[in-house]
Amino acid sequence: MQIIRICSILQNMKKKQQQSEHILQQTGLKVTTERVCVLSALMKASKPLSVPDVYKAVKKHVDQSTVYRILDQLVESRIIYQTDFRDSKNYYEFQDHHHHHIVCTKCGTREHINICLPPSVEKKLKQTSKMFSGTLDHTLEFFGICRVCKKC
Amino acid sequence: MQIIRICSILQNMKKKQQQSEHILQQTGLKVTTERVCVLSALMKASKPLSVPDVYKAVKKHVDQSTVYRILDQLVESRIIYQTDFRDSKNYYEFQDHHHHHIVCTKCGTREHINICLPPSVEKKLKQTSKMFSGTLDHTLEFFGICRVCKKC
DNA sequence: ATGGTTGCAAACAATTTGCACCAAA
DNA sequence: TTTGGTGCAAATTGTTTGCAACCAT
Repeated sequence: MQIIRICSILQNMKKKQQQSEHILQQTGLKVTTERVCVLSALMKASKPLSVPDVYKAVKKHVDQSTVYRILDQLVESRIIYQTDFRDSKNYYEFQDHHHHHIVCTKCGTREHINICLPPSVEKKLKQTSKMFSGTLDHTLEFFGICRVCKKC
Repeated sequence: MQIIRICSILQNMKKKQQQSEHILQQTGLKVTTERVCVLSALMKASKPLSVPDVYKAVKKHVDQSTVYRILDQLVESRIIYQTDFRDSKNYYEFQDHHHHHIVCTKCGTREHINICLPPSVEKKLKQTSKMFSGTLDHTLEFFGICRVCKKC
């Protein structure tokens, strides 16, 4: 059983790596080991990571400054989602399905929520804005106090 | 004419200051000159300011670390709105009317937009979330490329 | 070949912290 | 007198930059 589990983990790693390569290729970004490494790390995490988090996740095999540069590129290419949880760090997430989060303002716990803007909002935005003709993406995060902290 | 204009500016300053004091009092925060100073600055700006912005706005009469502490308190008391524009700084805004922004990812230009979530979204959030029973507030910011940058 | 990509080291900027002093209840 | 607020200075941490070497296409 143990063997089987390890195999499946290894296969999964392999898979993420191949997926990463494929995505980079599709987007027209050069497929470098560093980019694959960073993107795979985000896929594996399946939750938002800060730059220091990513740096640890790739076991420092990719330089910090390179991590910053790659994350910027991935955001610009719209491969990953960038957001902020009010703790003075930028967060990055690979999203299979577009979603947002709710964050506890006491303890920082985050929950993944499958909620998004209704299309009417973006439509209204287009009609309203003077300086913008369209929009690329958005950040939407909710803040509250989780049940655990509420008890204290 | 010039005199009249200056008078109206001074009156306005006075007014913001009184408003600030009133708000702090209502909230139960001690009314200190530093807090009034910071809150008035945000009111006058009527756009989101970063901490360095606020620090400049109060002409360094309030210490940086105090500015940080006060802004945190004002956010926690829900007097001001905290958000992020993807430039690695926190932004703070006093909002007469709740609203959000759209930001140019090239030049950073920001536009104020009178759009918000429909009530149905928060309702769905309450039904969906496991770890949270309610929500205090949210950030919602749009990103795109402004008309000027689009031409380049 | 060559233009984009990376590592390294240093610089920079934002944010946090500990402590002494001060002010209001 | 006690509690909380502020200033100061230093430390910490996140982020950016310039340049030489390197590598995918």
